[in-house]
Amino acid sequence: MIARVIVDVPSRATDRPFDYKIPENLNGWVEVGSRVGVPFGGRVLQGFVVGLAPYADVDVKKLKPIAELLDHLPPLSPDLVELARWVSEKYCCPWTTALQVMIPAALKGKADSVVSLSEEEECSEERTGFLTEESEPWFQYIRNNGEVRLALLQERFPEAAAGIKAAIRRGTLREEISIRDRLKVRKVWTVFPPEDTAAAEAALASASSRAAKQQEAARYILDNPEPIPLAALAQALSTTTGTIRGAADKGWLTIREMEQQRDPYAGRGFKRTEPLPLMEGQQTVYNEIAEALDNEAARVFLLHGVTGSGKTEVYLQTIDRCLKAERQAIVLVPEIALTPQMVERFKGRFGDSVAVLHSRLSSGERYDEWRKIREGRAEVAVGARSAVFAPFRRVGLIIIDEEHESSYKQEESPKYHARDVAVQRAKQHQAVVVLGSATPSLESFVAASASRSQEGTASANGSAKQGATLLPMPERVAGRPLPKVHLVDMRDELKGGNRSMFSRQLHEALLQRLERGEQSVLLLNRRGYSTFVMCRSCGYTAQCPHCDISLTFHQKSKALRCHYCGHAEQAPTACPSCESEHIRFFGTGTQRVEEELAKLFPGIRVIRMDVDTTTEKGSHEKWLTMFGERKADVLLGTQMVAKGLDFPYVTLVGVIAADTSLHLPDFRAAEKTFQLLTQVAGRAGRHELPGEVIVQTYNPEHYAIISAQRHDYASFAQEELKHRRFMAYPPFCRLILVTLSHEQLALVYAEGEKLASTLRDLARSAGVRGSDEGDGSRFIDILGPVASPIPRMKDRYRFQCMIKYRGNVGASELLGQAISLLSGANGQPPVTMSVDVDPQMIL
DNA sequence: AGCACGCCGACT
DNA sequence: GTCGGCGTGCTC
Repeated sequence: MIARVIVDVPSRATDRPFDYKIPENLNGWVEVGSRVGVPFGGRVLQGFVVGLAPYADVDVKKLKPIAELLDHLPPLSPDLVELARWVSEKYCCPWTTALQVMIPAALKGKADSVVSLSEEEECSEERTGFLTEESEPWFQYIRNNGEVRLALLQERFPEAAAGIKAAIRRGTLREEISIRDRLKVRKVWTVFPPEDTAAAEAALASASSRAAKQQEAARYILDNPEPIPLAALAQALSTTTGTIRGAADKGWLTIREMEQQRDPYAGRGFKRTEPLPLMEGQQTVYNEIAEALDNEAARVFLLHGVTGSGKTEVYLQTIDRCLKAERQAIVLVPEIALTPQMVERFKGRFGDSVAVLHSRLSSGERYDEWRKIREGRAEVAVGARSAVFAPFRRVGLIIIDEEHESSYKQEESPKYHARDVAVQRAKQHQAVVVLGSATPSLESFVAASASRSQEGTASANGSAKQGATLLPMPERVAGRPLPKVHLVDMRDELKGGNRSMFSRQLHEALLQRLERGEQSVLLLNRRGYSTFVMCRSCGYTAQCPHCDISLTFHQKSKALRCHYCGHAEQAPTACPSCESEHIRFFGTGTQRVEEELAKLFPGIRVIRMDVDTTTEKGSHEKWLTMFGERKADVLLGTQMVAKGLDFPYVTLVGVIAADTSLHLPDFRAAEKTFQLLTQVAGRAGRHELPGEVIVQTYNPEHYAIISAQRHDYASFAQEELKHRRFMAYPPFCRLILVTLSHEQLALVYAEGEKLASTLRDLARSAGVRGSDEGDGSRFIDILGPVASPIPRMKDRYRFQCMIKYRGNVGASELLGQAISLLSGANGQPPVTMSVDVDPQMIL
């Protein structure tokens, strides 16, 4: 058999399988999904086996053999390899890039060289003076140490690089290249019972009163023969590791290094919980999902439940049902919501069979959790976006909580959306997808409405064949009312002479909470909030010299920085343009609010959560714990305070400026604003104390804000869909954005023109209509090229083309073909092209 | 991505 | 006459 291998070179020219012979000794071991090291163009690279074929099918003569197999158990299964191919086509990225996101970073092997003296040289040691290298210090070093890593040799003898290279070429040195994982297996000294228990028992019985602590240690391990980490035992017996090593020397116990399975949640002791009785609303929903699970039907459900309607309990019980059928479950949660409380709920119900995957784990921890899944020791994976690729054998259920969250979209290549990948993966496994949200994305909502009603909104989504099923959960579990939301018109405040960022009503409400000892959450909707530098005399603003964007002022370092390229410079004391000293720096939005709070409410205790204060590992949790312990009166933050928090003493939620995100040049601006407001409103009064929400706005008549105030998703969706249809935006069409960038302006524009015309030609010959006739039928329209919203970034000019289409027109394939046609001999187009597929709801 | 092959300028 | 510039082309 020969193996078809995708090598780890992310370029268009190498984005196809290369064939290799499977050496005799690896016969039967190499499978689809295996990770291998292969010789490729004079070096050894990591690759994935994506297919096996009989010898007869290829020209065997020019084949090289696979150099090595990197894992005993293939890290990927054939269905994941297939899914990777789907991702690569859908999102226009190399196959290897898609394969790479499916495995933990620890397995991203790199080639590593080991050199040693070749055999003849070793034998001829006595032939002193024969070789010119012989007197070289590095030669002696290799002779003394045997096999030496080339990297180490270069480090130790940096000036000898040429000599070493020559020796390898001449054959004096033998070089062996292999792939090494970036993996450090953590080893821990561990205490075991002695080799000879009987002898130890006897020795203990007759031992003198000396070495009492050593005897104690020996006694312990004989009575509790479970291996225990050395440090832990020393601590338990309040002695030192040295003492216990003494006992080991006497043969009373054994100490060995053992590989430790990192368990980031070790020692937390999760309390097991039992399924709660479901309320009527929950039961109906559960029954529908359970039926689909039992029938192994690839169905998609949209669980539209208001905050507090008990979605999580439904998740837990459907997972249980899935596990009983010996299929595994994946739960996706937004990165930000993956809090210890969240994990606790799953570990509490399913114990050790839960694997947790998120970005804050170290690469080793992540690898261990992943391996738990791969080796079948876990049946439930809870994690962020990439957990959709959890290497389960039989996936029965994929739950996506808060499905509307934008964090399900990956910003780097492959720019996939976890929701769309989940639907695809579910098709492979005949699995059920459950999308949960209080404020569903309009894509999902429309897809789910299609099955309910025959109204036009639905049929407009061209390729919705059977659609998704809407499962409404309009009731809150304990019957608690949703909090009252007050809108404050900030224009009236201004008219009334209040120029502060706090309205009188919010000021009053905050004061009240302080007096009562209750807590408040303040949200600064920071999107669109600028932190730029401006001269009040001449209007000068500081711009990045490499990007067409304003520089951002950072209070901490007193520096001006560019968000996009990282350029930093000292903040000026006078205006560089007019030399006026009336130059103002605005700190980050939250900092300004914090300062104003301190001014208005002396002694107020504020926790500020934003990018500046939560970058450190664990800081996020730390602040929330502090707030939970009522060590602060106010939790002030951006988006991140809107999600998943649940504190009993929070009775006030204030939104400083609801509209900052409303007028962004983004067709989803209203949707995002509505979602944010609805979510943050749900943070108040979740327990006995009633909650109140104050929303400050300059647009109190905007439907996104009014609907959020009334907790009315349906009317928001109706209004927003009207706009989307009128403007011909998703979900009434689909979008792919191609951004081209290069140092030379003329070249980017020219390539943009070429791309657009190539695409139009391709579409025409594929027989797809070129414009939207408004009748819901399929079309593909290519817009642009036009300058990007940020026309220059990192000294590169940027243009974009937009592909707007509806129905199954193979847009990604056409784009892939077009890029290939524009590509030169190196397989790459002359300018950089980045493809961004707008999140869809592919059914 | 790397690395080789290949065809034109400034050095021994 | 050679060393080396980086433009095309290939890697099983």
